[in-house]
Formats: sequence, C-alpha cells, structure tokens
Amino acid sequence: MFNEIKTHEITVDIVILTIKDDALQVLLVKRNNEPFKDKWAIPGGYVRMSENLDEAAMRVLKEKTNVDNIYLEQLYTFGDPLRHPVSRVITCAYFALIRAEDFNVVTTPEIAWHKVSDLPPLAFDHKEIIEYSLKRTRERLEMCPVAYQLLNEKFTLTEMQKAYEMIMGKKLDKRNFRKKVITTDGLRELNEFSKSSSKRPARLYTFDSIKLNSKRAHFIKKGSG
Amino acid sequence: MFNEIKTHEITVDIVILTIKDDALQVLLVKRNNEPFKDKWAIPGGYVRMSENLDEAAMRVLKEKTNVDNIYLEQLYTFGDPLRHPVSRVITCAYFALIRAEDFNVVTTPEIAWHKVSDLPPLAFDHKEIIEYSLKRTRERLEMCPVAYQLLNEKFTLTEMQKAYEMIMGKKLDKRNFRKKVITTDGLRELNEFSKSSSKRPARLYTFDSIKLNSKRAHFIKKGSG
DNA sequence: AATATTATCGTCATAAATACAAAAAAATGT
DNA sequence: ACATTTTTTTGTATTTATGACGATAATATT
Repeated sequence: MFNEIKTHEITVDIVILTIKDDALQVLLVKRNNEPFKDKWAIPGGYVRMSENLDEAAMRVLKEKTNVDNIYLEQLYTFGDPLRHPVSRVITCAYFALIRAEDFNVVTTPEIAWHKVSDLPPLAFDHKEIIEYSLKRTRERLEMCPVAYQLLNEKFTLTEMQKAYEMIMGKKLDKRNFRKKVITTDGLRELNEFSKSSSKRPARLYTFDSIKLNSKRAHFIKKGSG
Repeated sequence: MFNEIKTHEITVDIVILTIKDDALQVLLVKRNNEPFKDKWAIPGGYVRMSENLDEAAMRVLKEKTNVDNIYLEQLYTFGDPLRHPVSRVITCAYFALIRAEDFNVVTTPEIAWHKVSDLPPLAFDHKEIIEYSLKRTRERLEMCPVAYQLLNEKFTLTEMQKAYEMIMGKKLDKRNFRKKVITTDGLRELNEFSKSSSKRPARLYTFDSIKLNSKRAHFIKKGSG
C-alpha cells in the first residue's frame, strides 16, 4: 500500500540526571559523527535485534558511561519524521536518576555533565526530551521520594531537601519537609553524623528498601512552597 | 558491529475503552492473517514514513473503527524480541477512552467489544498491553475526571459514579462522590433530566471544557472506598 | 568564652477526606 | 388519588493532611 514503509531505525536515548555542585545536571556526550557533529546529545544507541528496550537502554548506558544497575524508566517514544534530518529514526527515551558518587567514569571533553538550567545547543530533539524528563521527575517526586536516588547512600535531611528544592524549583519549609519525609517507608535514621560541614553536624539517614511508587499519596504538592 | 541490526518494524496498537452494557469494554479485531490468525487483537498497524506516532495512531484508529478526533494518549512502547513470533516488531501502544454513543461503526464478527473482565485469548502481548492501559486509566482517574470521556455528552452523576466504580473496582460513597465531582472545573448542571429510568429522573450534567490533567489534586483516592 | 552557623523541634489554623442516614421526588400499580 | 417502590438528593461531624510560622540546642571556629 502507498507509503506503507515498514521498517525504521529505532534507538534508545537516555536522560541521566544527577546532583552535582549543588545543581541538577544531565550527562551529555559530544557527537563525533554527522548529523549534528560536535553538538551535545544525550547518550543513545541503536536497539539490537536480540534485546528488548530496557536491555538496550541498560547496555547503551553501560557502554557510554560505565554506569550499571540503576533505576531506569521508560519515558516516552519520540517519532516525529523530521526529528532526524537524514533518516527516519524513532527513539524510545529513558531516564535515570543516579548518585554522583556511583558514577565512576571520568568525564572528558566528550562526555560531561551540564546543568539543566544552562544547556548547550543540543542535537535532534534532545532538548525536548530532557525537558520532558524533568517534568516526569517532578511528577515522580510528587508521588514518592525518588530523590534519594540522587543522593549519596548516607545523606542528611538538609541535603535531601536541597535536592527536592532543586528539582521542584521552589523553596520548601524545613519543618514541614522533615515531618513529611520522616513518615516515609524505607527511610532509616543512622547513628552517624555528617562531618563535612564546618558547623553543627547533621544526622545521616539512609533508604533501606527501594519501594518505588509504593506511596500513592502526594509527597510534595504542586502549589506554593 | 556484531548484532547491530538497525531497522525494525514498528507499529502502533491502540487500546480503545468504552462503557457499554454496564461494563468496561475494549475494542478488539479478529486477525485474518498469521501469526495469531483468528485470534483477537487490539487494533494496530504499521507506522508510515511520513507520519509521527500520534498521527499513525489516529490514522489506524480511524481506518479500523471510523472513530476520529478523540483523546488518545501514548501508553508505553513494547519491544520484547519475542513478542512477535516471526519478525521483530516494536509497538508503541496508545490508549483511548471513547463514548459508546460516538462510536458509529457497526460491530461485526471481526470487530467487537469485549468486557475487560472477560477477555478472549489475545494475540501477541496484547493482554499485557490492555492490563497496562487499565492501570494507566486508573491513575488518570485518580488525578482528573477523565471518565466523562466514557460517558454520553449528557450524563447523570449516578452514571458517572458507576463509571468510576467500574474502573476503580470499588464502591464509592454517593454523597462524597457528588461533593467532589461538583467542585470540578468544567462540569455544568443542565436543566434537563434523564428519561430512561422508570423511577425518579436524575439531573443531567455535561462537561464544558476539556481540561485534561488540569487538576493535579487526587480526584479519587486509592485507599478504601 | 563568645560568636556564628546549622540542625532540630511543635503548635495552631485551615483544608481535604471520610463516615454516615434521612427526606424528597417521581413513576407505577392499585 | 393514594400507597408503594425506587432513585435522587442533601448535611454534618470526625478525622486526617497540609501549610504557616520562630525559638532553642548543638557544634565548630575564633
């Protein structure tokens, strides 16, 4: 039938977010091929015949960044015919939240973190994909405390609150935030204290069980801070 | 590179839900080709080179069911290598909620509604896709009153409550449901009353503005009814 | 010992959710 | 026309969640 071409190239692209230098950052790689040579892009690659989409995303992530075994969620599939200037490439986008301390790959001039608030020009529709991943992250954060994935294994409540404020883009009340977070399943109080600060050390906490989406009640409300 | 085959077949598949005969039903088509010949499947088709995924979904929906201009949302992309027994087909699943009264195509032995609570054996991974769409529909329903999309243009609050109960799978309190729904943006009270019932007629309502996702507060809670 | 900084804690007011039952309206049948 | 039946419609009290708000305690530094 007319126009019924049946095969397309399909890729996975992965938005990897972390908190670094007190800012939400996304991992970008510099393209060394056309199209968009020398432009920044989110890591991605072709889906192989033998692997499903999750596996492809995991593999690409591992190949490009050496990051393994992290929370990876399918975000959305982008299939505009013009999103790739040369051929028809449909991409299944994923997003991941990772701890800066788990990320062992040295950044190079070709692989680097960029603050989401200050992105360079990006290849393809990757700006749109990143923006969508931020929206999704906020939605997740409203529902459950996924922010712990961005924090070190042991973290202070102030650090966690900072992470929330960064992602949600608004200030939160200290007391209300603590009240809320302390009732969260999985959060465990440690008998250790932060050393880094030059002033009063804060108690450290950790997350025991990864119960993503287990909490249905809104975690942080959309409205005013 | 090894195993790096780059082109796949990509389809869109659409879960179309409606309320009919006091039950939540899904539109299925009987396959007349292998694989899964004579098995039921959700409507789907190949994505063409010239169209994006949303357009493909709209077109397929229109072709197979003559339904047009409805709320259609990308659900999830399913890409297991074994989901199709013959070739590698990745499918981008969509879901739609439609009003039974808007659906003008006569059902045939090859296109028919099936109660989601009593599905026949399905082709491919379509059972999984339908289940996922139900989960998503529940999530949407918790957030905003999308159920009106399943109802006739004019509906009674009891009808709406029935729709909610059907989808959420639990009984709701009449008074609390009304209290909640009446505060919803877009709901308009009409000076008309239902005629069908043999007892006291109920007031009819309608939805003015389609403000999907405009309401962030949970609409119906997960917990006990 | 004084100072500066950060962590930690509680209450009140408001809003939202939930549980719960009785009365009014219309249709039907007598 | 009246009684019966069925369905619609409405309110209140209780509990729970949310949001606003400022003071004190702990530690490191000087």
